[in-house]
Amino acid sequence: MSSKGTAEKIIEAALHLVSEKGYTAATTKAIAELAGVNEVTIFRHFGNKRGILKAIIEQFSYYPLLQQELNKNVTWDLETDLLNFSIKHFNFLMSIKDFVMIGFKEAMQFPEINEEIANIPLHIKTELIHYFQEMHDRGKIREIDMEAAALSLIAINFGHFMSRARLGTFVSNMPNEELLKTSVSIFSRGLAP
Amino acid sequence: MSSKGTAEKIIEAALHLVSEKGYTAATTKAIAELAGVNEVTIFRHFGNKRGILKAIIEQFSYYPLLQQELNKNVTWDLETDLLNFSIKHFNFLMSIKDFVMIGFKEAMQFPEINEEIANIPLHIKTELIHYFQEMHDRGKIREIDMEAAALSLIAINFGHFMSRARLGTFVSNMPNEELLKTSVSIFSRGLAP
DNA sequence: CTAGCATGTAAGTAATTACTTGCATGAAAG
DNA sequence: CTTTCATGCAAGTAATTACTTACATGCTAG
Repeated sequence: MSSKGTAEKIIEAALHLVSEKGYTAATTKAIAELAGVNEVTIFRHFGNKRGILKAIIEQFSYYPLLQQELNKNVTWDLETDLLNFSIKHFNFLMSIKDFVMIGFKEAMQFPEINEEIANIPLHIKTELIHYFQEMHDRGKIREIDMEAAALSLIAINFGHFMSRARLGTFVSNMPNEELLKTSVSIFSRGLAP
Repeated sequence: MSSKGTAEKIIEAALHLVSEKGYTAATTKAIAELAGVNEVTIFRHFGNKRGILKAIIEQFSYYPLLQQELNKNVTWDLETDLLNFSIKHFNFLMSIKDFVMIGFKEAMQFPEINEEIANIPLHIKTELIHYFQEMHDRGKIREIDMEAAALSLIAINFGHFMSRARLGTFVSNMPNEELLKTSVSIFSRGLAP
């Protein structure tokens, strides 16, 4: 419960509250309360309210977490690889859910967060295109616009993520893996020659 | 420029500001300014700040706009119908972009908006499943989990919408129709027997 | 012309919010 | 034992915000 633990508690509370209510509505008083810390402690640690989010941005560098996973276990079997990718992509988004939500809500006030979020699909797109190109050269994918294909797969996974993260089981209570399995089954068959 | 016009200007300004900055950060002063109206006028029309959003919710009943379009022009050719659907779905979401963004940002403070937004995919899912079922009976779709297929198509379109609505051409500058055409081409081929 | 109605203007209020300051406390380190 | 350091606590401040009240103005319908 030293200094480090306190700062972390504040960051966690802020991450949760800001992602839920937005930056302006998440008051320092409420953040302090949720963190189980006196309000003054927030200012002693981070200077001002923006400082909390600034610390969050600096502390987390999310994308590398996903990138190093993606290139693992490539089998060059289309459906196997895409399912593997989709599950990782989906779980990655779920793991940074609060961060993504803040990025969406506070794009104006914190362009840095928004930019970091926006870069994720951009990076993934590049890697997917490479993969699709290689698969095409191996004769395992038909002639198609690779960029559009990559964007579509990203869109599916992101759509599933948003549905689950925001609406829970309201739209469907199908298990995530089953849903991804079917969507990848359709998608990979649609890509096959 | 009678009473009706004034209320509409206020609603438009609120829709824009709240979707951009969030409910709390969109002050009545700023809304009045953007609407080109005195701040007091807001309270005379809507009682209090929540009243503006309440009026927005009551005024707009979005889904019917889409529903009556969806059942038109069914050709029972898979790719044609899915492309037609996807374009309508995408454009519909674009047309209520501000409303969707508010639903996402203010799910806590305005559960009614969130509920209305959440109902859209639910309704669409039901209709898509019916369509897929009929297509299956006609032997034009392979044996597959219809619910997962419907959810996946919705997810693709929603994902594309989010990408364009939030990130513009940051991830890709491919024209919308071209993107949808490819994604539907993949999807419908993946569904074929 | 006049009566009514929507709006603008000015001024103010109570509550909230981010942030500060001064002091007390308690635990760990030398 | 004593110093240090992180934190709690109490009180306060300046700014902002939602909202009110009272009065002036102008347009429109009868």
